[in-house]
Amino acid sequence: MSIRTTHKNQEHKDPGEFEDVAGEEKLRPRERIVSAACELFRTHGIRGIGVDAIADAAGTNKMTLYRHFGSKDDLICEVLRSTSRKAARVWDELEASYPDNPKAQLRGWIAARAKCLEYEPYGCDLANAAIELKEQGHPAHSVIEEFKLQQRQRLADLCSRAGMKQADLLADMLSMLLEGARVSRQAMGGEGPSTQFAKACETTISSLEHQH
Amino acid sequence: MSIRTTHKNQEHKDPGEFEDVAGEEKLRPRERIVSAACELFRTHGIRGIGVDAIADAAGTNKMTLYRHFGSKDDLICEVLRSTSRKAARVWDELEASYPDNPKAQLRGWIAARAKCLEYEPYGCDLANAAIELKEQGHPAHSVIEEFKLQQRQRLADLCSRAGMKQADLLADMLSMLLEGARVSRQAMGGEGPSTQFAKACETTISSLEHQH
DNA sequence: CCTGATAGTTACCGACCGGTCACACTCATG
DNA sequence: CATGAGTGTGACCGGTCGGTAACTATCAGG
Repeated sequence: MSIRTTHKNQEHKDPGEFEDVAGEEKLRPRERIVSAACELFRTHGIRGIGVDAIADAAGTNKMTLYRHFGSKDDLICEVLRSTSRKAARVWDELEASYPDNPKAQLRGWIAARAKCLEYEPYGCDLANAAIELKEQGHPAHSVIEEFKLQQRQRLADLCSRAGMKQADLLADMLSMLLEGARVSRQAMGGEGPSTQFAKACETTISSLEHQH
Repeated sequence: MSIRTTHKNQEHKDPGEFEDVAGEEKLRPRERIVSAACELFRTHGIRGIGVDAIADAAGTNKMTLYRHFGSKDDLICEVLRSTSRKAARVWDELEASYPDNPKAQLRGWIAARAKCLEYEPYGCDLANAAIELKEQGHPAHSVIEEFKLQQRQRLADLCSRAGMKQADLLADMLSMLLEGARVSRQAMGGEGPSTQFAKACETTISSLEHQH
């Protein structure tokens, strides 16, 4: 097995044409594959794209893909984990943007989610994967569930730190509003209920704040 | 065991065993196919099941399926239209249950949706189809969009008739809560935010009712 | 220079996909 | 009895799927 060999493998391919995402030709095959798979899963669906097309888009080939990932299901899990890590980083950045100001962090969260809703027609990759992969026991399900639990917890913590009453209920309501806005966006385009997401969040927050 | 996958005789003179959904042996092939496809799409995903398996589950064969539906895409649209009609009937029944009492109808809507959330792990077939079928221009998309617009309008009308202020905003919020609860249910099982759906609806309603 | 790890290439496999064909069968109606 | 519509049957098509085999090319480190 190959691990930890302090290898500094570098680009040894002729600097020819690379057809897809800019900057990717500097990455190693594994990262390129994950990145290409993520994008293709998003645009074609997980079941809608084949491993050959993924390897092609990553500027490599199927054999290399299968050396890094034992199966397509493995690749799916890895892509989902990568997206999950990216989302955690976004959370970290949000909290760092308004240090010691949880109320501003909450406002920032709403604004950021609303902006994504406006400009990204696809929803949450993890949620979409959960809907697309119905086979129970699929390894992706545990990745998805763990991610969703973590997101929910982070949101509940934020609500709590922001001094909200019934922070858990508020977090669940905001979670549902976001998830619902994303699926509405996919089902009926940019003219549906998703346009009211930010206002819905603010209404919900102030209603739980001023009650009692 | 001698394999008797399909008997030669037609279903009229053979009231014997049919393996799937009860009562279907009385229907004609077309309805059986739609019904079987609906169930299989739900459990395996639209891309996850083949036409042969659908025909098999419907107690018929692929040729008959293709005589009634020109293509799998046609069948998908027909299944979605059928589900859409069924949902419209549920709306009619709800309104008939509490005649001239829109407030009770709204309460009934919340209760019914909460009950479905509890007992049906799958979400909205139309929304799931929108997520699964990414190819733009797919004929299913217009069916889905029309359905979602209609559901949204019915809910907004109900809110308005129930005397709610900002009925459109309320309808969009309830739509997002429902859609989000359904996708949460699929992504994290029965322990997620979907358990708070009814309470979230009530909180939202009373917050819009008492504000000003 | 040799070796071992990584990557690229080509070809291949069996399975299944959506879709079509020709043909036999059944049955209600005339 | 004749007919024609609806259905069942099994073979078949070209294409694609996930996955593998065998071989070659590159390069780092000893």
